[in-house]
Amino acid sequence: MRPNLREALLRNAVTLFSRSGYNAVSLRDIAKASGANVGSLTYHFGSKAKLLREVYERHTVPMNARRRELLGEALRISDADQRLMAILRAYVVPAFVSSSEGDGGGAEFTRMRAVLSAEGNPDAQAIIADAFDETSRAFIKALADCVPGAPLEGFIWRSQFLLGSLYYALINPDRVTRLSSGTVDGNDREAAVNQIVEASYASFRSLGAEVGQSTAALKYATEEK
Amino acid sequence: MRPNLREALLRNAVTLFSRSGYNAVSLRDIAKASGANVGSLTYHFGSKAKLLREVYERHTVPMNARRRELLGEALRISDADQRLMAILRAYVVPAFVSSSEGDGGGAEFTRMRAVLSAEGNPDAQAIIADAFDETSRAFIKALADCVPGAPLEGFIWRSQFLLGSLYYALINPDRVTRLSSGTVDGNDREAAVNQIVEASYASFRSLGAEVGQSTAALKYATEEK
DNA sequence: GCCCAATTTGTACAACTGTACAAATTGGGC
DNA sequence: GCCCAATTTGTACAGTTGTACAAATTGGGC
Repeated sequence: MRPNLREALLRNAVTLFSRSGYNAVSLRDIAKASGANVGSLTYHFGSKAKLLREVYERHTVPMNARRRELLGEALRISDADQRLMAILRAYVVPAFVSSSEGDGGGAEFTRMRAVLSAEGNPDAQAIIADAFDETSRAFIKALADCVPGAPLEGFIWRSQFLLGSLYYALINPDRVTRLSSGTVDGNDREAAVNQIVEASYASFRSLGAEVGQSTAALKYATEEK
Repeated sequence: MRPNLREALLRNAVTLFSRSGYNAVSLRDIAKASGANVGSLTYHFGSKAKLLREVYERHTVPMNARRRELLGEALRISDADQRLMAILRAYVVPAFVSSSEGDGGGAEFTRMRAVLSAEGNPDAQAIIADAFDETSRAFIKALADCVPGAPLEGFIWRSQFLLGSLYYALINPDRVTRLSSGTVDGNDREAAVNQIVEASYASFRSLGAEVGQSTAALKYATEEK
């Protein structure tokens, strides 16, 4: 009996899946990375799809719990703009930071989610939908309350962009480094979190200013259809 | 001799790759979709990697050409805000709209790029870096000129988020439909383009208001509305 | 020390992969 | 009508995949 082979297998699965996707990683790759045999995977998890499901559930629960916890704190802020900012941080931070000490880390799992959602793996897609939409809805509602009177459609789309930004920052951090000729470190996750939060803060907040000054450019956009 | 089997193979390759990624699609899948034999693929392209490269080059050139064309038009706008908006459209629109009539369509190719970049395929990664960074740099420079005095770092990150938003909107449009309980159609690409442009317009424009404060909320708190 | 269930290993299997290449087919130029 | 190069097909190959299952190993309870 190994110390806890099962845990090691799960950890290495996240790492490898997040690096190369679901299809490109074989059960033998995971076994080899864990210093174990292929059979141990079928023994512990039954199938590759069930392994994936187990990985998901292992990280999903604490991450969403943390998000809701931080969301609760954020909702106690009375100032709408500061609350908006806090809500955004409550959504983004748990995706980048390790949720429970010692696991693979939130960023690695989030990156895995990003890769799997792109791959269009049917198993993953179903699990994502089940596990995350409820939380996303709660956040959208909270965000919408910060900018009263704005159309819901804008919040839905911007929450989509927020997730896409988050995913791509984890998938392709080197592009940031490359584009800046090394000036900016794309792998600096603290900077990434701050930039994402600030950028989406501006995009959400602008939903409220639909009828005001400097709408000239906005008009330009909607006219040109 | 077939009408133009070669073209059909390329078209179907984009479609299938964009749907399930590079690894999950076999040459036999592509051949079958084209009503042809596996051997025709090795004959025309030599290998799977070379096929991918050919697909890339086929779409990359006209898409970037279109982007630069629209960028040139945008740069003739004197008003900084309207120019900012036009530059963003010049970047986003060619990614969604078919570049040359009759090909697979810009959105399908862009979606393929998104999936491949997530999969971390080495071939694709190299091609992306070669082909797109130069154009991206030109856009970042143009954007930065619209918001003078703002730190370059912010433009780099926001261009990353713009690309991530764009990708994710194409990868997972159904999430938008689902989150809105069917009210918003995530597959409405015209709406997606407008939303992306408006959201990133706000995020880029907000860079100008920065005066060294760490968070926008703090800045807002100390400002007068 | 022995037992027995839990675990781990080893191996076999059919299906599928990308690639290679000989054979068959095609169709325009003469 | 025939030729010949271009194209398409068919098939074979070695390697990898997920899964199944018998055999070997482990280690705590007695």
